[in-house]
Amino acid sequence: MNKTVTLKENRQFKKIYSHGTSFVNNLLVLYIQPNNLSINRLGITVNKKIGKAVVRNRVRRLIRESYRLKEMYIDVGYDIIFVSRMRAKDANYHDISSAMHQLLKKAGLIKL
RNA sequence: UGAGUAAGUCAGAUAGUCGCGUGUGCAGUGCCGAAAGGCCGCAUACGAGGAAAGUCCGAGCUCCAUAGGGCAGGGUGCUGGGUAACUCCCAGUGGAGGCGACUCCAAGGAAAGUGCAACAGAAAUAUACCGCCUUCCGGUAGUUUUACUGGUAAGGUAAGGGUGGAAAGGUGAGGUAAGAGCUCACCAGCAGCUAGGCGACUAGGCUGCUCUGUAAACCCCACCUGGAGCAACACCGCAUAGAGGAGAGUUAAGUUGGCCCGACGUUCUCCUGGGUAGGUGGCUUGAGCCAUGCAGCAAUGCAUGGCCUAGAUAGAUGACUAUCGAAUACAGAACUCGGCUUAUAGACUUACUCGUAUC
RNA sequence: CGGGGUUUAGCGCAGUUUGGUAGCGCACAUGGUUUGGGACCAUGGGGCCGGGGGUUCAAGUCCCUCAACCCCGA
Repeated sequence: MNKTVTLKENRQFKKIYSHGTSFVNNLLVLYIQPNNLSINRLGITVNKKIGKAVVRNRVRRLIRESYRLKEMYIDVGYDIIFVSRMRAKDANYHDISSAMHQLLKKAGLIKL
């Protein structure tokens, strides 16, 4: 299994925010845009308003872990960004995982 | 057994499955590359805190002139010691609080000078508004002495009055026309002398004195103090910019935190040769940690032995399951140390104080 | 990560240097003017000066500490 490739630069994020498609539920926001590559690239945004460094780290790790366990089922060729919403600061792993699954299903990137 | 004081420790553990970062080792006629090397794979070791936080102090390190001189500015402020240094720590002194164990204190100088003290009050650092008293000038009664009473009059007086945070040492007695440290007794404070202590300071006696508060107002005294910060800085690197070196010239602009000096230097000629993005170093062996012994009341120092314990660069510690009585607080390294301050569920250890009960 | 700044009436800002009465504009309320409204004129209300502690007789102002917000540096 290949390592997860991440989006790093601010202008890549801005481009996907303005040109991509978005899906929302109560914990997360999902932006996707086709990238014409044979892999998926992941971006994670956790706003400073959500809490201090410990809270932000935890939310980011939960998102990353959820994505890692779903990555093999997701269609390839997309840039994917997850943005955490305020309520995610109290969520546990199961909440994040099911919220992510719901959004990916809505976007049509995942089967079953 | 209850209430409390001080000092200190821990900050979930264990097992399993999956996953991440760094180091080390191994392997493949695998991929990229001219090569060095990098990527992918497997194994293994290690992998956030007591505050990593706030950035309030002090240092190391780097650059600015080899970090220079004067002034201004800033900091500290009982004494002695500790430390690389400190606005830190230890031991004392004085003051405040507590029955006590003990805790807290920016705690030099107001008797060098200046400023300020609103409102109120007669008056705010020197004062006479009311009052008290004397004299003078009147009025009434009276033979005079005298008694009562009045004044755009002259003085004395800080006892009494109300104001204020503060009214000129306090209380009592003597004294006086009325009063006043004017005198005396006791008390309080200040200065000098004496004795003890390295010192802050303490003690009693003698002599002199009675002075408002404010220095987290200016200031005085003593000591310290150049600026910026790892996004510092150094190196690699593709082009014309620019930069560096040597020489000449000048003090008009600029840099060196402010001003003056001093220094550098914009300008011209010659020589070398290259900015941004990006990459590498700085980056973890250090005033380090642990144990024992010695010196010291202690902070701490010295000696011996042992150990290596995150180093990322969009930023690594997470998820699930089971067991343990509950696993739940505050919270995430970013150049590195020493402190301070602030946040913090719960558990535990030691010493001590006050009370209750029993012997 | 490192520097720096701001916080005062519903909103935008003075006042902090040199401590003593907290002010300006817009907005708000009432009255006048107008046939009515706007504009204009007059009057008035509204503040524990971001939180806590200290110095002082007295703190928005001086000192310490905590918080929130904003700006700058590759």
